[in-house]
Amino acid sequence: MRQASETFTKLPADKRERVLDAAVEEFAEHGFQGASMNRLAARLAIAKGSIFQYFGSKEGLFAVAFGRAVELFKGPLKAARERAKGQGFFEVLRQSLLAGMDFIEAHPRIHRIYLKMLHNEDFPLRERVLGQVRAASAKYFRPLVLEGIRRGELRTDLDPDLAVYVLDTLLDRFLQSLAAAPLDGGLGVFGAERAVAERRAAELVEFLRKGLSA
Amino acid sequence: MRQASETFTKLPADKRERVLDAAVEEFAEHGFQGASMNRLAARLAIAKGSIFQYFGSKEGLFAVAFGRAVELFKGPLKAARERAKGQGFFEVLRQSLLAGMDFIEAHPRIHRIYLKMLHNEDFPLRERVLGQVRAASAKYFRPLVLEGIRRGELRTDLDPDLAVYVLDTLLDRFLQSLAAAPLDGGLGVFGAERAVAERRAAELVEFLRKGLSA
DNA sequence: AGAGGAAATGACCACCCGGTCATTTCTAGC
DNA sequence: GCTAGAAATGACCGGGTGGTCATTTCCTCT
Repeated sequence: MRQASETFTKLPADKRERVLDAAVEEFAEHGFQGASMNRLAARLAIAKGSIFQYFGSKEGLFAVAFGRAVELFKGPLKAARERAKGQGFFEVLRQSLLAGMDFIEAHPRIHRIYLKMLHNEDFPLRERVLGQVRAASAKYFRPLVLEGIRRGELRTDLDPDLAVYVLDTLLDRFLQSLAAAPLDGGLGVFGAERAVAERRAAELVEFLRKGLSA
Repeated sequence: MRQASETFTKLPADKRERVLDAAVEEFAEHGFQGASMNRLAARLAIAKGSIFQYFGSKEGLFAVAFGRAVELFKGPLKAARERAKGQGFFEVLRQSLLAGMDFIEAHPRIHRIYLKMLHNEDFPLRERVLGQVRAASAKYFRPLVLEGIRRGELRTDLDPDLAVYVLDTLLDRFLQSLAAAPLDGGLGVFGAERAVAERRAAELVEFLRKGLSA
């Protein structure tokens, strides 16, 4: 079941949200395999049978809960792309980092699920979701790079594939550093003030601009 | 129990290895929580009771099996540091990527456990292990960066913290791209010929040298 | 108020888990 | 060949799992 049952869709909106929010939280905390339907039912103080009535199975619940979450991503991404138009490459890049920060500030649990999914093969929809994320990233960064080259902002001998890869990698990893202490790596952004993280983001962009060599 | 019991240490070496290898494989495939002692016993065709005789608990088994694995890391790391002496910064960097590739080629299952550990909080020893990895990375890269600056190879206005962070990040993520298809990100190194990956590694180093800007 | 259908319930199921331990099997020294 | 101690064994335990379904509760319409 990839859709919620009619029973669920007819529920009052606030209850629907309460259920899906709790599900996202359960999956974010424990991963897919570790999430417990019993615990979820207890948290919600509703009968376990109802949850299965709504979603058919644990996988079905995950598909619906995470699917709704992914929708949240689409709006801001498109907005960022619009906002970016006409600005310089590196400024767009910096704002992309800030947009990423906004997203995981607004939806930390969705980001946690994504991170757990990265290296945990037992998540349902894993390939589909990760494929979509990658595709969205490429769709976002590739034109940016190509236009940067065309406009003479970027080196003409730059390999676009490699550039997109590096951008994707650093953005993704920077966001991981915000979310997981072991990945902060001396940058000092995990759990830090927003202003500190913003400064680091700007420094990262400058780094990309200049490279390492003297 | 963080040590194997005397019973285990007295076992013939080949059986000891067979048990620890199978354990590493089980944890690499299923994570900590997902690993099954029953399945492991069945794989090994020995009684489950024996495994608990040897290691006391699932955590104990993990500690011993993964602890041995971590030891494998120390030699090559020191060797890489030695070999690197006196060479230019970027050449050392390139060779570090190759050394990383060698490691995950030789011990893919240990690398997989490390990756699962990154965002899965229920692994025993997680903080300790990830802390050690980070410390080792910093100990490796920081002097390299500082000497690069001193010798005039790197920009003098470079923030060493940021540089170490970026190096650590890109190395780590590059190795992830080799190991997990969804993280390849268009680079084309997942499952590719060694030569392809080596070329990409070299390109990545060049990228770091030059940066993005025209 | 009563009837009919939708929704909620939680006892129950088979299965698997990590862990235990009385018993059996093996091995070494005499 | 016998024996003592070490090692291996697997049936068993309490508990948690995802999932089911007969029953009850609730809501709506006449």
